[in-house]
Amino acid sequence: MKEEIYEKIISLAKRRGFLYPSYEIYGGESGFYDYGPLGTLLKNNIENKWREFYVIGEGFFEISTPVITPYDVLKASGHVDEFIDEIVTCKKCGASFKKEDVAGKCPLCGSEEMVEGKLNLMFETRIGAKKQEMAFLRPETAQGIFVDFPFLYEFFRKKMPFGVVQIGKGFRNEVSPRQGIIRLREFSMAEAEIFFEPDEKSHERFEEIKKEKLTLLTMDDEEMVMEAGQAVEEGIVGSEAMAYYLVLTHRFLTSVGIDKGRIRFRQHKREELAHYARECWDAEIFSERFGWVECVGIADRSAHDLEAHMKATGVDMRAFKKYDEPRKVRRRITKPKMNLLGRDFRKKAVKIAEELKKVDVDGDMENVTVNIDGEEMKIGGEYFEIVEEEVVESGKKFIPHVIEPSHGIDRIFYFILEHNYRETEKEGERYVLLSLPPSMAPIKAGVFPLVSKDGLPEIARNIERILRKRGIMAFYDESGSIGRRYARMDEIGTPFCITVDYQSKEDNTVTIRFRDTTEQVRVKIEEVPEWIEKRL
RNA sequence: GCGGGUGUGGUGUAGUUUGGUAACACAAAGCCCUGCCACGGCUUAGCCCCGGGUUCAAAUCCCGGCACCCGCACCA
Repeated sequence: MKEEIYEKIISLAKRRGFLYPSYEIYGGESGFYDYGPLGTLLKNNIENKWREFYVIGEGFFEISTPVITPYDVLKASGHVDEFIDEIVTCKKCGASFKKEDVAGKCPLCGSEEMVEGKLNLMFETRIGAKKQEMAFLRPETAQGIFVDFPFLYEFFRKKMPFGVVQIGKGFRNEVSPRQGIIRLREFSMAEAEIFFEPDEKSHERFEEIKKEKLTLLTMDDEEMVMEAGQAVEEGIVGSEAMAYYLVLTHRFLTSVGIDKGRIRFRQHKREELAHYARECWDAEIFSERFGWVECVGIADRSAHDLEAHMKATGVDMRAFKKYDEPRKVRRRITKPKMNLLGRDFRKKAVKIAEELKKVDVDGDMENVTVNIDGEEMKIGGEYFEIVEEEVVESGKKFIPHVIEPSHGIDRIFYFILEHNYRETEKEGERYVLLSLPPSMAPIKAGVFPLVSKDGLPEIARNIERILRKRGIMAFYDESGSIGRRYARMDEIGTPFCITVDYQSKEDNTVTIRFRDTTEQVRVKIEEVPEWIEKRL
């Protein structure tokens, strides 16, 4: 079964409307998948559960920003330069290869005229018909949040820490997308960016989670099961905040139906850290088919992104923290001697003086180099004096640090199917059921008349209607034998089946059957919606 | 991107060696039957990945493309 589990799930997913290969009637396109009717319901359930955790549970706010991202934004963030593969192209025949695969000669035509180039993993596009501004489809949703930081900081009334989330599509033009839905060129991600004061990465709800045990695989390839609190104490996990989001991620994954015995957190080694990350833990999920696969990346991005955007635009991305008490600070500053500067530098004197004031005083300085209109100038010590002064500071400015849990929705989607796929024998036949958590199931209740006559269908249809009115996804079915209808619902993970029988006509009750045990209970029709709501 | 393999109803397969009316099971739709777990009866619809070539004739042979699978490489 191990080898075929993927095939079985993809086959089930296609047959029952969870997933379709995109553009299949045109031969298909590698790296793209469609979510079918049931798949879309399940995916929405995952995303809504994620919102329950991050928006409701954590008090973060969700925003929505464009997929198309101007060149300058991703240049500043480092993606234009860092998000690349090195390639070489043959001048003679035009073929391209990865640089490390080629030893000077073109493998196809033998030509030695090879041009080095870079293949960026981002999809390029253009904005506007005339101007043709260069742009990309975003490789992550995060940048949309970072560039809105000044608005968001204002929105949160300048209180730190705060979190902003986004669920949306990201795009990476993978060189060779294999593994179906595990490696897509267009994929859904749910990202949270939590802004902290630097070095204040404690977490106010750390107490709630510090006893929770996590499986950790550290940078040094040591695997251990450890309480979150201890991991922070021992310096294995860098901050309380990081540990908090590891636990939160673990809770989220198990609540959507990932088997808790098949989750571990693997720390990135230094050389594999993305260009923006200082510490990163991946939540990996074990797959019979693919082994351990990264599904959530939890990265400490430090001040990287805000700093980069501040540098590129000049917009102040700093936050301000007021001290409890204003502090008197003694500091040493340079005090320009204007009379000498004016005498010797004339018109430039004012600018030089401004630059001099910005210089950090470090010991006794004999001279200071300043940059005036692009010109480096060495200003001798005779032009300024160093004085000690006392100033009152009411607070400090800083560029916030960011911790980012980033969830790959499509991978989680697949692993939910894999972890909940159950196969048994029923009278010699293969019998399949999806043991999804009820809250994830695309359809919550099947509603059947035991036989399609004697007024039973009418009663059943009415129950279906009532459930739908209450916002419960229900599905009416009267075709085939009752066993067949149960089987159809089991295969798509429907947790409850409601059957109207002859007794229903007498006492207004129905049976409710449980997917995983096939046990039945009898419930009054009027109580059915509430009965189901309680169990979702 | 390289090497190997595969591509037949919705799904899973047979047929390809040796070119000649494409088969089976399950699933699906309709009607009947039916007092609770896919297993009754009748009926229906639906398939040779795409393009080119060889041939009287191609699912079958050849070439190209695409997709999927395995390995290598790559990627977070």
